[in-house]
Amino acid sequence: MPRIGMMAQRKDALVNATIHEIGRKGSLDVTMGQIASAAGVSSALAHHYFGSKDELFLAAMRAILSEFGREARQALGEAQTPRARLSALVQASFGGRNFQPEVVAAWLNFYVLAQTQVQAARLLRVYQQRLVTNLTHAARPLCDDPVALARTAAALIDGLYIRHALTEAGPPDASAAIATLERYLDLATGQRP
Amino acid sequence: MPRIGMMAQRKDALVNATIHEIGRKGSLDVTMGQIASAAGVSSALAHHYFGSKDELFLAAMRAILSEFGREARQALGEAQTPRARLSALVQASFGGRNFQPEVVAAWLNFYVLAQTQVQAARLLRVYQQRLVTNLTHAARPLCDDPVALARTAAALIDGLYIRHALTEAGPPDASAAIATLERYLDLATGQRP
DNA sequence: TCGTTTGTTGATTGACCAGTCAATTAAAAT
DNA sequence: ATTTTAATTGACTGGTCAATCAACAAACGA
Repeated sequence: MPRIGMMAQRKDALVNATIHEIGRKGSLDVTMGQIASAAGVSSALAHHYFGSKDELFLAAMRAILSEFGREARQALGEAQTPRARLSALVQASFGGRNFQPEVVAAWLNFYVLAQTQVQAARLLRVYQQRLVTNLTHAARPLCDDPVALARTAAALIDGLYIRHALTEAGPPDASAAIATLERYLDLATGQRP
Repeated sequence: MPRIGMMAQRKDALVNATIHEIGRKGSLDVTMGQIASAAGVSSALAHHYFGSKDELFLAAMRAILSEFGREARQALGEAQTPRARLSALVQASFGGRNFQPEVVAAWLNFYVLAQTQVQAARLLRVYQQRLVTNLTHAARPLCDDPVALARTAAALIDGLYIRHALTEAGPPDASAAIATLERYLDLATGQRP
């Protein structure tokens, strides 16, 4: 049933299936067949559209990263004060789709992928740099070493992610993670003496 | 040339080779053959002594964890004040063999392994729990919410590990990570107002 | 109407790998 | 001296999987 314009939605379905399957299995050891099945197509089609497994993984990473970027940009836009901008970045990190168990698990695996795949490493570095830059910017009026604050907060976010991926409690308890971050931010900006 | 008492040193060599190879490749996708070669034996021998690849991986995890435990215990023993005990735990986390690139990379991969292997997950949870408990204990006289401090510090340690595994700079720059942790601990214990 | 493009798959290939087994060596025990 | 036991491996097996290919189906354009 070849209607034209399938490409876009097939690619989309495959990318989503990739994230879903990696997250579900908790490992990069998912076959093209599994992913393709989850997307409702044959493995041959996945190869047809993406060329290779690596390309598909990269596409999935880009999807997550741009999703995060979108949410971050939106949250930043709504924030009025510097402190609110910090909170917005925290909210974006732990809010929405980003903190769903599957996505967190996939995320962790992409960190691993970045150790082998040069392109994955590059993608991840761009994301990290952008997050630190955003945090630094927001923190500049609030403390005397905004870069240190930004780096610490970024590491804290990653650490909470990784810990969340392990203790696979059903409900994605974002509020605890957010509270931890906010507590640190208050401390570092000298809010609560 | 079968001399007796080979088992212990073969097992040791295989466990070390496992950490080394996983760290070098940055992935759990290492074959028994590669590991065995690195240890100077045949893959059949690795199976003979460990039974399966999973068992070998678990043994490698246990090796890293007990190494960390040993260093932590030693550092704690030398510390006199509560604040020094916190620093000792930080030192143990980023000092010695624990922060060598290969070990960090292997560590990250064990986090991934824990998503599939129940036993690996259990091991990791024990380590995490023990770290948090130690940190909480040390922090109890220093602040009013020692558990929150401990959890935050633990997450921060993990986050710095993961970030270190990515930006694969040759020299293992532990000092920066330690400085970040110490800065947070000073803040959280109300040292520098 | 008929070629062309786009979408789609089943079958196949080629490589790789965990785990098994039978066989070999030599030390230790009797 | 001979039996037992530990150490060790090469060769093999069964299975898995990424990637390819040839073929088919339906829409579109001429």
